[in-house]
Amino acid sequence: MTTMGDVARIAGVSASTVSHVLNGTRKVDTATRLRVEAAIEQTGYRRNVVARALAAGRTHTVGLSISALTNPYFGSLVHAVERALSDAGYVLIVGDSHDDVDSERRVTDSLLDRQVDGMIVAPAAGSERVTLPQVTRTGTPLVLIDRCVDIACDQVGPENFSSAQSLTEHLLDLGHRRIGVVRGLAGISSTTERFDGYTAALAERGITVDADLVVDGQSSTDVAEREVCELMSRADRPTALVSLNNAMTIGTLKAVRSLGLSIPSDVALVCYDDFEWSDLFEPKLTAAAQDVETIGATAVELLLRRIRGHDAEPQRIRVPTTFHHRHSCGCA
Amino acid sequence: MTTMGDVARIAGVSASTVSHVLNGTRKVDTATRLRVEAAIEQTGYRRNVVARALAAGRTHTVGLSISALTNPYFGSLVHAVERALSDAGYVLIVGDSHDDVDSERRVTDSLLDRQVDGMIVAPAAGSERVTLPQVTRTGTPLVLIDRCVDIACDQVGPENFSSAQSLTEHLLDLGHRRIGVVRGLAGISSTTERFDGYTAALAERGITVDADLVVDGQSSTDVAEREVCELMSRADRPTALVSLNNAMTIGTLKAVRSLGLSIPSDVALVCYDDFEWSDLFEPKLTAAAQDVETIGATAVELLLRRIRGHDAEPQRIRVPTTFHHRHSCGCA
DNA sequence: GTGAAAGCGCTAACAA
DNA sequence: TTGTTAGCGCTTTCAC
Repeated sequence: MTTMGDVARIAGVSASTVSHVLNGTRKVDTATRLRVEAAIEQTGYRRNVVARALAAGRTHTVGLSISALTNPYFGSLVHAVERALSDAGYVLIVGDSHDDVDSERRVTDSLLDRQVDGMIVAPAAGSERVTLPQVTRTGTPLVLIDRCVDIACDQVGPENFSSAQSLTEHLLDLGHRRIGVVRGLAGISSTTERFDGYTAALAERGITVDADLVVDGQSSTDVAEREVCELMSRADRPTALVSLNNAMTIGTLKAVRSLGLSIPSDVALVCYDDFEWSDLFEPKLTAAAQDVETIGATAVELLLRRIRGHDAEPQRIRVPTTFHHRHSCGCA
Repeated sequence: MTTMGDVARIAGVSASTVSHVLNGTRKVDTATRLRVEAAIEQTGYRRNVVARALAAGRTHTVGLSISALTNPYFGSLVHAVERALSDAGYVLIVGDSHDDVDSERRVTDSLLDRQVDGMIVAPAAGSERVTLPQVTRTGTPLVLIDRCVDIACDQVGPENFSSAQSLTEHLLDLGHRRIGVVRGLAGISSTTERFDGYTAALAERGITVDADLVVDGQSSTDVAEREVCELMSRADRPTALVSLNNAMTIGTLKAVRSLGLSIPSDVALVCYDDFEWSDLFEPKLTAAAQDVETIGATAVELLLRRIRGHDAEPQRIRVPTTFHHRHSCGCA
């Protein structure tokens, strides 16, 4: 492989001049610059980014720790993050945390070992005790995504509370009083916040949460299907359901279908998270859609700012959701 | 940050001993090893992978060039690849090619600059003229994924031809004779092969392809929707449709729905690619499902073998699809 | 405007 | 069994 030294020799200059031409880091005589450029062209030289990173102390690399790339939501998030980074000349390294602190710790360690310039983490439950302190100790800029945690760093996620609240209120407005809820994975903020939104909506109308109407779907399609099946098999089943994320919505739909119930006549349904096929489904799903693009782009923006040395109070940004009013709620 | 030198000093040994303890590359007296390990423990030392890569000439990094991370299919593929790599101690760098050779070239260049040990590419149309030669010239091990190309390197993708053929035959068996097809992006092998499967099925029954029944969905939901809408608005519209990938299936469904037609009574439908929600949809979709896990794992396996110096005839592996017989085809 | 030279932190001969 | 040393290919001071 051609090295910078080779290019320098061919152009009859020193390696440092080649470096400066490449980086534009100091004035170079036009004639010499041309010679260097010709030598680069001729040899097809490309600089070795690893050596560059070692010498310069910056890798132009950002790590992302996330779970369940299979979930289209996270897939889109990765996509959004990748695009924003690549626009800024950075490259993305992904690791899957499987929503488990130990894997997460392994992923972030590996990212730190690779000297990433910054890190974006969708924290697993327990992350604030294990992974995140470890990351901040190294001084690596860190932005949390999707879920928030009680720790001082930039965080960006969807609006959870008021979105879940609105979804629930909508059912209340339609006259429902026994509203079931499918709750997500314990220990992550989005679960808590969305559930709190549900609770708050009920409270406004003087209804207290009936524990029998709360099922734990653990953010999983299969678990949600099983739990909803059980819930909806009971004689005193709810007249409406709020599903608090996309995977669980699929499980909920499967359960309802397998019981032979129909939506919305037997049970009304509103969902946190939208699908590309939401309005293909019969009935079309009423849902709160996250703005994944904005979440990803914002996270990258905050991170790059930190990488560039910006030093200010950490921010917590909530990106609003969009309410898609369709038919599964039982409206005309 | 602690370096290997610091650890060595604390343990009272040389840096090379520390290196060998870490890598297990030569025998070290138990007592010294213990001292080194203690020093590592005490300092929380982690080795700088960038320096290691520069010195050793291997980065333990694999690059992936892929398009449309948004598509759940590719999301799952990335996931499968990431998992297999991480099991082998490698790390994944992703780049989005946007299914465009120029972006693809930029992505692969950037990956090569980062000295990836190997590369997995889902080639864009035209890749064999631009990107791939560039990669092979560097000697970097390369595996093609999802789409095949006429070039000598390992390739792994789904079974396209016979799967599309079976889907089409199924419609023929049900008595359909005017069968429309929604074809994917031009210039990529999966499109050609799937379309050839459709053609072959018709040919077997002595039917020649009617160009009026072929629409180009360009592997895009929106384009497919528009084109299918047009096709199905015609008086002599087909009685059945074959959609050749997941994105176009969604477009097809939207079009059919917007025209007020029902499946399968007005038009039967079979699809290449399955969805997690395929059997939630009414009618449940008859589809050929790819085995993304196996595709990803196989690609990684082939690549690692090359990285380890395996030198044999390039292989082309086709992973079979699974036929999910449901109701959109019009069967009971 | 340009070059020499000292690292960046590690690996891997080579020596002992 | 262990240490010494010469790089890996680049950036960046410092001196000219």
